Amino acid sequence: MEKNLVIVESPAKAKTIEGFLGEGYVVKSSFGHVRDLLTKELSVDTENNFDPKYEIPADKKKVIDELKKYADNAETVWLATDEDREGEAISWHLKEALKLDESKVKRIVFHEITKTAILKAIENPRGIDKNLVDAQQARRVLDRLVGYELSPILWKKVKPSLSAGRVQSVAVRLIVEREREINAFQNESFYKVVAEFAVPEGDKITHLQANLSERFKLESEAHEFLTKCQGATFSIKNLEVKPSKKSPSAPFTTSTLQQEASRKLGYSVAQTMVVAQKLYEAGKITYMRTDSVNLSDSASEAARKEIETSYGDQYVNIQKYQTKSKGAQEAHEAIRPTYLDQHTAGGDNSEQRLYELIWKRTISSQMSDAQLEKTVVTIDVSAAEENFIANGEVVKFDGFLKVYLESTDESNTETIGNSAKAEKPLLPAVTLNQILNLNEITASERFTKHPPRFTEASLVRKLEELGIGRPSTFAPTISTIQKRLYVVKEDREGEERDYKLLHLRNGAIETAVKQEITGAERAKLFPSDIGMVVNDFLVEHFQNIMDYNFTANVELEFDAIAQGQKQWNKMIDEFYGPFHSSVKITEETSEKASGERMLGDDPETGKPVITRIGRYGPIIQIGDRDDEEKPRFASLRKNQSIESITFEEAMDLFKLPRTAGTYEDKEIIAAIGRFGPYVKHDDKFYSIKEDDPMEISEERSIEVIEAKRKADRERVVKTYEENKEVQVLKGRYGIYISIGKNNYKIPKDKEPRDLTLEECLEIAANAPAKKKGRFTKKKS
DNA sequence: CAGTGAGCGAGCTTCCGCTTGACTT
Repeated sequence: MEKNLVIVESPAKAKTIEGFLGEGYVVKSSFGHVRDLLTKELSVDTENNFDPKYEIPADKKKVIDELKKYADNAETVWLATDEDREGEAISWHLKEALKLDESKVKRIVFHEITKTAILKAIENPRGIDKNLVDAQQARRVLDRLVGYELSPILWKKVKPSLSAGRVQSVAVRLIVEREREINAFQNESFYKVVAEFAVPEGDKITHLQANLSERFKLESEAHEFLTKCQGATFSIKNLEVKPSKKSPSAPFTTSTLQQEASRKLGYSVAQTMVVAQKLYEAGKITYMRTDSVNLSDSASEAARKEIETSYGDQYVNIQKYQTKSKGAQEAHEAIRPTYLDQHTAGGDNSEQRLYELIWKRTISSQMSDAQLEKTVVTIDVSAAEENFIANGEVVKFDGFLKVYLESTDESNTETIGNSAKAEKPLLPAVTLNQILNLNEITASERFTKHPPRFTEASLVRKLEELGIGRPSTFAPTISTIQKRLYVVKEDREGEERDYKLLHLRNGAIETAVKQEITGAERAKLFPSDIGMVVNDFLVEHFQNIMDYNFTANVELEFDAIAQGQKQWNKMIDEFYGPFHSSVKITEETSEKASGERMLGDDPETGKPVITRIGRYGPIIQIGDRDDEEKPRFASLRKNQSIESITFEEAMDLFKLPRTAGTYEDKEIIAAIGRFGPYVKHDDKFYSIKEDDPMEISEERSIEVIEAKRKADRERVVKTYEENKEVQVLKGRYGIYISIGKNNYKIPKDKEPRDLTLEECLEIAANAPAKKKGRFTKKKS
């Protein structure tokens, strides 16, 4: 056994560091936190100074056992967890869980995984910072109290199994409020006027495009302007040329990597993290959960060399970036390639693409600004007050643009070519007072746009901006709010809309009406009905927690604890008093929340028509629950919401089920069920995807039925005359055995096509009982 | 798999942050 045990958080890091330290040192990993509050109970003694009850979770017992063996045999245990609040707490929990003697424990920290940094750390050990640990305990206990007191209120007042928390509930709030802004948005139309002039250049003619400085509210105004332009003279009134520059973006943090991978590569935030994890484990990149934009000196030096060799001295601009995000703890470096001289990473295609992105971002961050020349040409219209303006941009020195340009949410189509060019057009050479020949002027009707819906990545950006959540939780938080069905990530088809066009061409004005698609969305986050109801409930009763500044406010208090200026349990006490009493009051006095909304009266019976969340989702209800006659119910369709459904749309839902026709002497019924629209024939169900159950014809229904019958025949690999219940079928995950309602996996050494009935039954009999794991859904 | 919308009320659900495997269909 080695004399020195070093414990870090990540096993990949342990491996690297062991290489630096050599003989006498063994480096092991804690795999993150090693103790936590019990999951089944509050585990915080609210009567007794908020004393937390910690345990070693089942999946950490092995880790602790192994660490203990090494620790007991070591002279010194070096706790080398991350230098932030959580890392300090991990060190303290390790000391407690391993029952380490104070005298043999040394706490060390480093921000970069380089030999010099590690050796320097070893020379400068310190003790565990108990104040910082206490700040973490306050964070942990606060989150537990909020999560475990709010969630049960939701079970009681809204629906079982729901959840609420400091981070997730605010994330949902952002999406709900954005959706309402969009619903309330009234677009306004205006007329944008663009002129195209012909400019002779040598013996060629080039075009100069210019926008009118004013927009017109009304078609009549646009028309009036075009009339003035008939026979007007257009001349260059002013020419302005001014230098400008563009600067590169800072190296990647978790959040900016997620945003760029989403915009440039179309990855979800979870996907980005999975791919980055693989690159990290392969030693290709530095740690991927970080809020720091800092590069180590050796990395900057490597970047300098790389830029000098590939592009030349004038492209080098080594610089340090300052983090802008609230609450950044900077325990790691920025995300960068481990070796900048490696331009590719190997691995699969998704890893290569992400690596290339990280490489370019890192290199470009150490490159010079791009020098631009902006040109503004003002064109006078003799018969009108307004001017046309043409903008041009010329890149005088490309600098970092040679490698990489950050995308914006608006232009997510940009690709990462080798040279990311600025987009503005080049202008033809013109001189002051030059008279221009008009080709045409177009006035087109445009519309103001509602604020954009969130993507996963833009939500992460917003959360980070508010200081809510940490690099390790951005992706899981986004998954949680979708798993709870508060939010859905969806595509939406756009709608066609008309817009007007006015052309001035050859001295005549023509008008036309054209069509365009508007409102199409791809992979955007939409709040569900339950998401909105839960949000409104929480906002009404727990304003403090739902405030966008709540996290930032408590962070200030955690800082005070870390500075030793405040006791952690005192801080929690001050929070818990008012919080717990609002929990109690809400529990006792608040109504059940179902988002109920009155839509009108049923014309046939005069009974009220309401919409609300029912036991199985959003519904329309005609009639009162207390009426003698039972109310009628209908489920809302996908894309309909209790918040926006109209009376007419609601009444349409009662037109189902309907008879769509007959086939083989049996009726075809079209309806919508638990799993979406279907047609039913001879007691069998056939899902319909493209067709509308309200419209589907007899002919189309028969097509659907026949298509399903054909697919079913093709699914069957083998059947047995003696026992019709047993079948060998081909499914999504390969070939399997189906007996009644149960399915069984076929062992690898058996050829599915040769299975006998006896073998099938044997496999079924020997199949392990179904495990009730985390991933299996339990029956209700 | 696809009617429902509540009725006894057992026994369950839930947080955030730090880390990776070991799982399944």
